[in-house]
Amino acid sequence: MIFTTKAEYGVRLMVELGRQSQTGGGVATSLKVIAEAEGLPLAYLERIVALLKKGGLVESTRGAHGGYRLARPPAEITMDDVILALEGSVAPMNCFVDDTSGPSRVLCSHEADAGRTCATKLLWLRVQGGVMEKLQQTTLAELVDFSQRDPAPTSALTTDHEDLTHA
Amino acid sequence: MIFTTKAEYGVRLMVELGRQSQTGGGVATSLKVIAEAEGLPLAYLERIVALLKKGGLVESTRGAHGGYRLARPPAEITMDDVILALEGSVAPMNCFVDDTSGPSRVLCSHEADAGRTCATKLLWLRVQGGVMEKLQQTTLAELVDFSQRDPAPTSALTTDHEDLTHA
DNA sequence: GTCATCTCCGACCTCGTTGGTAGGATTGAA
DNA sequence: TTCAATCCTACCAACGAGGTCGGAGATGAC
Repeated sequence: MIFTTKAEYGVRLMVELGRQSQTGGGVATSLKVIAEAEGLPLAYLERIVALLKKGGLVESTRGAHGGYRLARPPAEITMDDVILALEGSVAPMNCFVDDTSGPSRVLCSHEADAGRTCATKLLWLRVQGGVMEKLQQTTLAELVDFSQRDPAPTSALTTDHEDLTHA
Repeated sequence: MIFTTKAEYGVRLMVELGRQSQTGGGVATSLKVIAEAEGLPLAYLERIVALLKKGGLVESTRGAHGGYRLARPPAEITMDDVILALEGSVAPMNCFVDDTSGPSRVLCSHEADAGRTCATKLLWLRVQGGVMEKLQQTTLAELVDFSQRDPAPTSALTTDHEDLTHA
């Protein structure tokens, strides 16, 4: 398993905010509304949205009639920002330490083992690249649009993904 | 984190067997030798290699002077087989159930929620595709070769991956 | 001004998995 | 028969995931 429920809930929260941003006209949406709409635990969502705020992806208004709204338009939000804010990193292996400064430099704890090059590093590097690529290519606007399309006919359960994976 | 130490240790074990297959000429390598070479706990390796055997990737000989060897030449072993045998699946999210028969059909538990299409499904689908793609494109032979190349100059720690990620 | 409704924050808890150990049974070459 | 190896099952500690609880601070409506 790659992602935890933090990513799942967080992305769904962002999609919900993106949907509101179309119709609401800058009005903040309370977590309570989102929690009920998505069937998610409110207290847990609070902690998740805090991560998104720290990542600069959402803005908040406190007090009555407060809530959250997107900090940028959905088309300008790519999913690598969202996932990074939620999960902290997308390291395939714990020997991957990404110091957040600089362009994704990668260390491997096995490096010092022998005089040999750590072979698995090559593999994890490629995998991470594959993941980041897909995340960067997907915008929030896309997901919002997708969530509003055809209301999932039951046949969609068995269909074979059509062109969806062509990120 | 995507993979556990099962994947890390398992891949390193496979690389070690691949290296032996070049020089050993069909002779089995004992786990003890590998455990010492890689600095891994022997008892734990036993459980990991059992997964590889069940996956048909290695063959074993019991008794004195027994051990393990690759079931196929390294060039014919792709990493998706290895990772699948070790980790069971590469699902980005626990709502991804891959019934192992058929070409990676994917279900999403949120589907029945409302009449709406599960937006996150689209994202996880793309990510999984990105991972599987890289795994399928990488052969064991490649990793073995990589592990035998230049003995990791210290500058390799800070270098920016050159063409390594071009799987 | 007080009340309802929000965001915010930290402590706490429970459960499953990960990573590993212990101990033995079985096999087969020398 | 003895030693070295695979095999197999049970056990265990630690950790993170996922979530709850209770409150403290902000703020608009009445």
